[in-house]
Amino acid sequence: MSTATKYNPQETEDKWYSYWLEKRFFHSEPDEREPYTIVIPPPNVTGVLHMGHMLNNTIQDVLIRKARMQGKNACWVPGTDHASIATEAKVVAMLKEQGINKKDLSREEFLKYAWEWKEKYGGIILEQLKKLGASCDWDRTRFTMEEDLSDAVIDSFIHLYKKGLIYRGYRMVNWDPQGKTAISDEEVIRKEVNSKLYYIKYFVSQKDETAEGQPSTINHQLSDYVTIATTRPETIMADAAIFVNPNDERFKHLVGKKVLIPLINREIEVMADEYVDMEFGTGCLKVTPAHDTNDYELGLKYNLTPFLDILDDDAKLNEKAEILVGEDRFVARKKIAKMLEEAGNLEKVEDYKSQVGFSERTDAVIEPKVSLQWFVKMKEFAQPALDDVVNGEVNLIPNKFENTYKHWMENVRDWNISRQLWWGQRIPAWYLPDGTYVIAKTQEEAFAEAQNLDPKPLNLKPSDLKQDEDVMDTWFSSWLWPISVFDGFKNPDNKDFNYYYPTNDLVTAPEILFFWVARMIMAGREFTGKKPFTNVYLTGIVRDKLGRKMSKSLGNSPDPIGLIEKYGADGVRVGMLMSSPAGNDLMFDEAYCEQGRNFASKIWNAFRLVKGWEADANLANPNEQAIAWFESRFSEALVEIEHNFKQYRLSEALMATYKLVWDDFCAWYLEMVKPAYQQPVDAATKAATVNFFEQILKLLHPFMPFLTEELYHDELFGERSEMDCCIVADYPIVGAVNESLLKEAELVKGLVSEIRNVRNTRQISPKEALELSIKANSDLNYNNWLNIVYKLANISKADFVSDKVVGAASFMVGKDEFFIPLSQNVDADAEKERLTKELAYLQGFLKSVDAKLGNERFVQNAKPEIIENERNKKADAESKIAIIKESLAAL
RNA sequence: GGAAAAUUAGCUCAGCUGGUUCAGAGCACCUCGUUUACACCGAGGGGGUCGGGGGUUCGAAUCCCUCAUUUUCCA
Repeated sequence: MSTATKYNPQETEDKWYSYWLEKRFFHSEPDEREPYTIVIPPPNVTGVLHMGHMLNNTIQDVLIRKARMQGKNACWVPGTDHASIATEAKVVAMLKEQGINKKDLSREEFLKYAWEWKEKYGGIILEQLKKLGASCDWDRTRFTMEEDLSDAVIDSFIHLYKKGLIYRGYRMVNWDPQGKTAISDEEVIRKEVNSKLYYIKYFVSQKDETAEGQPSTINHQLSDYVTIATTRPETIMADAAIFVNPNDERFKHLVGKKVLIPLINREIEVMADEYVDMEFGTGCLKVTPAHDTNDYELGLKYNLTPFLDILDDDAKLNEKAEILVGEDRFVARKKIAKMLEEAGNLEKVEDYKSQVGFSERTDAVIEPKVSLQWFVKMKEFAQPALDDVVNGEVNLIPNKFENTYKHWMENVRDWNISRQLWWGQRIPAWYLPDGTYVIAKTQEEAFAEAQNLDPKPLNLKPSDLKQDEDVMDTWFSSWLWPISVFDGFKNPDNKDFNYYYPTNDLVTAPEILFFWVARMIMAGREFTGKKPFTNVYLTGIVRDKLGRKMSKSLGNSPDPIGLIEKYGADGVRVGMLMSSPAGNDLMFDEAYCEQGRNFASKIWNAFRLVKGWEADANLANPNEQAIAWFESRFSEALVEIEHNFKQYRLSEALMATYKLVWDDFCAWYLEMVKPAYQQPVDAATKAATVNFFEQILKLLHPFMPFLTEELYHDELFGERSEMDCCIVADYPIVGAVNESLLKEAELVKGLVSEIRNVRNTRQISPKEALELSIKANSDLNYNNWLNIVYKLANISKADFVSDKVVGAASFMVGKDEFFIPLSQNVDADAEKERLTKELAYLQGFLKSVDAKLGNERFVQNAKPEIIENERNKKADAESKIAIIKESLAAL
């Protein structure tokens, strides 16, 4: 082992990762042990490792490593997700660079390029995870588009269709004009944007005006035209009606009349419906059923015609618009505003903030569009998935997410699973020439299925059947992930599936609680009758230290691999976990990684100290007290750490470990037992210390796998067989905790601190030995601890006294008084001031305790142990006050 | 516009069903120190009327109401 004063991660990380792989420690096969299973949230094949992955996978690795050390059969299944939209966009972009246009390719040709791309770049992120130390069972790596998983997707589509849970229908969908596909409601991100509200006049059609007489009370101005307010003037050509509220007196006379759409002068009717908000805008609403979700509903309700879709798939106006044909919707908006103004139809334009939907994948503004798509009925799925969470079958951690989960499940809408893309599992619907369809896996099966149609199609050849061009939403494959990675569809009774499923923990981001987590629970219930996992640990979003989301455009995201190179994987893991309570966003700051690196260095140096000890078998052990104390302290800390783990408070488990190692072990224990410079240590102390160190390495391993594995193999611990590794070492178990010993030690530590404080405030060098007089008022036996006090506080001599020592520095620890004679004079005034202050505090404290005890209602209502406690506090305070008063008198 | 959660030291957060000297931790900060594992260090120290205001109670950071601010989810 190197004697460098700093731990060098580069020298150990690759070495141990390869060793673990070589010895197959990550690999799991079903056996008689209890399984502990995690399936990875499959990252996109397009992705590169970002800070969110770092956090997410660090947590999974900590959980899986700990379970492994605790004797469970730990299995962490890795894999990737084919990410239809993102991958297709990448491939299209790549082809464009090569001068190839997607439109010129056949589906098969395109898919060939896509697979090539996937083979080349799709594994990058998994390779990066290895740098972090992720102990996934790489033999089990799966991909959502590989054959078995694709079969599962197709089969489950067919299964659900047959159950009547999938249907095809015209619906308003969220159209992404850039990705040229529909996306689900959940993939639309609403943002507030500054837009404008255009007030447009629609004149009443002249023939209408003359056809009917007007009651005299009507304002003539209004009878000439109506003004509507809209943010989307470019869609007026698709208007089907104007709506007003039936209770709105201003417009009652207009209901039933016809008005003209500006510029194109098409007639539409003024109609009435309660839906219209009289307060909003002008109280008149233009209804454009093909281009607005709410308008679509109104369109259906009143069967409005014509039903004009004036936008192409890339959101340019088409010939149905009559004007501005071929213009992009945003260009058209600007142009039409001008045209309306020139035509005298534009009343005014106001600034307006509105909520606009953006595509999660392409960031394009979503265009509501009516189209024929496949949907999954969600109502039937939602109930069991809701029950699982409400009943605690599935725990959300932290449980504050239950509310939002519940709300979503109770208001769930049908899931649009059609995507107008090629990269993904193709919808197994086959269309006959007449437009009817059958659902089947292959053309042959579809043909057979078609024979059952009523009426039976005549003269149908298999080749007449055309498969749906669309693929399924990627989430329609990821919702099967915990089942399909164990081949639970193809072979539901297989050994792996029976053993590993349901899995234990899932670690993911709250953003995909509905996209993914809820749907996995639904799929689990539907296809296996079981929940897919028990605990869902929801991590926060990694933000920068200013609280901003990390994003490429801001450039505020550090490069994770760069961080690992700078601070070591262990340092970064510690840094990530340090401030990431479950569900809380984490304000990432490199300083946390620095702290992690420093911690690694501290452990490294503590190790160098112990390793340097010469053991002398002839020496007696002077450190029994210290050893007994640390043994108890270790167990006490372990109880706390286990408790934190049980509640998935990983950052607190880490902090408790950190303090145990740094404060208790390094700062106190090692200082208590370490021999004088270049002196040998007794064999018993060395053995006990080496044992403690090994326990500490095991405790640290889930957090800091590389450093601990490196040290674990040092000769200090003797010979190790090739399979004897920290990664599979037995996790420490809780031993006896001697409470009174721990309590005494705290007092002794207090005593040492006080002595150091005496030095510090008086500028006395630590090298100058001091003498100590003890006036023990408690029954603590200081004799047991004197060796430790001598050593830690540089005391040359201690004696017990029954009277106060005059002219010495003095202080109290608990009830006991201590005196340190000093060569320099004690500043009596300062001493007096200090004591007076303390006396005042104690008297105030006593007063409040007395007030409680003097209150009859307190004595009647409070629990007996609380009252007893108050009595103790009173007695304590009284005796301290007496001692201080004596001291003051003596001054 | 509707719903939920949060607000504790400069920063990031603990603080369980109200009651030990309960106001805590880590980092940051200040003073001192190159002592023989470690300056990526050691010793010591200073920081908060627990967002504001009411209320319940013998007793409130903790329970209730209200206001403010922030965040998230939904429309």
